[in-house]
Amino acid sequence: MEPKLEPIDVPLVSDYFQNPNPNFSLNVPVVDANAAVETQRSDGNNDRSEFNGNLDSIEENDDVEFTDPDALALVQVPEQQELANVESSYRRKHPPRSAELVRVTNLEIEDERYFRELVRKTRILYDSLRINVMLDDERRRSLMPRVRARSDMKVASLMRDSGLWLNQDKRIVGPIPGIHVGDVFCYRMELCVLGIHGQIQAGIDYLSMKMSSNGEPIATSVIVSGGYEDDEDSGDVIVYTGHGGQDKNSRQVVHQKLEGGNLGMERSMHHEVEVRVVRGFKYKGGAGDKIYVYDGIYKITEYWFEIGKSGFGVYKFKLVRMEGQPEMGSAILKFAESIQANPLEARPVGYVSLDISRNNEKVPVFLFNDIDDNHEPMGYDYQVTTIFPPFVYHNVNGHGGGCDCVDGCTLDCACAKKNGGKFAYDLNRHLLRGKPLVIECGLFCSCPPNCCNRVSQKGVRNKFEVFRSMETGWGVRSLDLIQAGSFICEYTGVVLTKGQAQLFTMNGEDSLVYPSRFGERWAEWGDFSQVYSDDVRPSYPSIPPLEFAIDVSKVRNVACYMSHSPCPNVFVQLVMYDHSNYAFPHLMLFAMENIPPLRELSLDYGAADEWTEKLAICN
DNA sequence: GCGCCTTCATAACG
DNA sequence: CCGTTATGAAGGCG
Repeated sequence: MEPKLEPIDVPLVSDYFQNPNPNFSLNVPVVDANAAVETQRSDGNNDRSEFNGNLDSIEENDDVEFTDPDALALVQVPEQQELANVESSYRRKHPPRSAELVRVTNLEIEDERYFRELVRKTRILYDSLRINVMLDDERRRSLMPRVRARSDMKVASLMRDSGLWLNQDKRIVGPIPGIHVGDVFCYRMELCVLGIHGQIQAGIDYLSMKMSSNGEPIATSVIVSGGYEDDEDSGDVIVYTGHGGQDKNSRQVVHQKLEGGNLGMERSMHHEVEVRVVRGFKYKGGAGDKIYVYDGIYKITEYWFEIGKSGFGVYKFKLVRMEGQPEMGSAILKFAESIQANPLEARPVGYVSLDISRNNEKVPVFLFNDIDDNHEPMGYDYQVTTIFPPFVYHNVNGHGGGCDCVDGCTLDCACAKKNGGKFAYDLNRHLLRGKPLVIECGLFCSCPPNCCNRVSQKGVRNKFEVFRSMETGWGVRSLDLIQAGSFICEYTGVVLTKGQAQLFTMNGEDSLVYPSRFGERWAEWGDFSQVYSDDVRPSYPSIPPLEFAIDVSKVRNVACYMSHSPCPNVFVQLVMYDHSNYAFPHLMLFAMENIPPLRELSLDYGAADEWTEKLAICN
C-alpha cells in the first residue's frame, strides 16, 4: 500500500500568526509515520549512496542505509517529542527550531496585506536599529580598534531576544507570506530574522533528520551566492552544488557526501517539496559585499554526482523555477543595470524625456511612458528645491547662528546641540531616527561641505524616472537600489501661507499639497520600543503645527508623482538648513525599506482626500 | 543536552 | 583591489 500526499487543513494558523483576518489555511503534506518505517527496508536504490572515493564503485556501493524513496516527508512532530521540547525550553535561551513543515495556501488579499505589513515593520526595525548600532560600534572601534563590528548579528540577536523573528513556529515550504519576489536584503542575517532562510552561513536550509519523524532531512531553501565553483545559473534553471568537502579557503579538497543538506535536497526532490531561492551577488548600492534577492520557488528536478572542477566529487541539483511567479528580482536588478549603461538600447520605446529636470538635478530624471501618449509632466517647470516666501528667510526665531567647526562637526558643536546632542545621520548619510525636525548644518555654519550633518540639502543622488502605469497613473521608480534610511529627494513646489492657500482654493484650484496631512511615518523609522522597553521617541526639537501649503500647479519635482500607499516605502522627514523659521521646514523624503530598482516608490499622503487622485497601491 | 563541527558571512588587514 | 585571516553564531548531529 502506497502512502499518498494528502493536503490537510491545520486549524491553528490564525492563533499562530495573530492575524485579525485569517481566511487562509495551511496545507500540510503528511504521511503516517508507521507506514514509512515499515517500508524503510528497501531494495537498495544504490545511486544515492555515499561516494567512497572510487568512481567505479559509485554504482555498486550499497552499504549506506536509506529510507525508502517512496516514504513521504513526515511533518508532524511526535507528541512525546513536543512535550519534551516544552519541558526543556524553560532552560534554553532559545527554543529549538520548529519541526513542522507547512505550506501556506489560500491567502486572501487582506491576509497578504497583513503579512506584508508585518514584514515591513520587521524590516524597518531591523534596518533602522542596525544603522544606530553600527554607528555605536564605529565609535567604539575608534577607541578600541580590536573590537569587531557586526551590527547585523547584534541586531538580529536583540530582535530574537525580544521574540521578533518571524516564522519561527513553523517551517514554511514555498513562499513566505509577506515576502515578495524581488525583495532585496543587504545582510544575510535579515533572511534569518524574517524566516526566509534559517542558516546563518550554510547555503542549504533543511529540516534536520533528527527533527523529521521519519529520519529524512527535507530541504526548504537555498542561497545561490557563488560560493561553489561548480554552480551554473541561467536564471530559470540552476545547477546547484551541494555542500561539504571544502577547506577554510573554500577550495574543494575532498569528495562530498550525500548527507545533511545534500540528502535534504535529494529528499525534497523525491517528495516534490519546492525550495525558495535567494541569490546573493555584488551590486552597486549594496551595503556590504553582497546583496540578497528573493527570486521565488524552484522545483528540484534531478540530481547527480560528478567530478567538479577541483577534481573532487560534488553533488549537483538541478533547480527549475516554477511557473506563475512574478519576474525574477535578480533579473530586474540586472535589467536596471543595463538601462543605466545604455537606456535607449535597453528600452527602445517609451522614453519621453531623458531629463525632465533639464539639468537642474545633479542626476537626470527620466520620463517614461510606454502605455499611452500622455506627456503631461513635460508641462511643468522643474523645481529642485522648495520656494519659500521671502519673509521666511528673515531671522524671526533668532536661531540663525550656525556652528564654527572649521575642521568638521563634532558631537559638542552647536548644531549637534540643536538636534538634541546627536547628529541625524550616520557616516553613510543614512537617517538614524525619524524626528519631528532635523536641523542640518547650513548657510551660517563654518563647517566644510562634506560635513556629516549635510545630507538632504545636497539633493538627489539616485537616478529616478517618472513612469506611466495602468494602476497608479504616474508613478516614480529608481534605477538604483536604494538602501533603507537613504535620502531620496525633497517634495518641492511653491510655498503658500495659510491665507494665500485659502485665496488659491477659492479660485477653484486644487493642486495644493498640505504638509500637515502626510502620515507621521517618520515615527516608524527608529521606533525601538519593541526592543528597548524604556526607549522614548525623539520629540526634540519640537515644532509648531504646519499651516502652509505647497502649490504644485506650475513648478514641481519628481516627488509630486509618487503614489499614495497605506504601506509606503518612503516617508517625510522635516528638515531645516537654509533658514531658521521652524514653521516652514523642508519636506525631505527618505527610504523606509530597501527599495529595489524599478519598484514603485510610495508615500502616505494621509487620509484620502480630493487633493490627491493617487490610487492606493501596496507594493 | 552539551560540545563539537560545519557553514555559499563579514570586515579588517596586508 | 585582491587574497587571507580573525571573529562569529546558529543549527545539525554525535
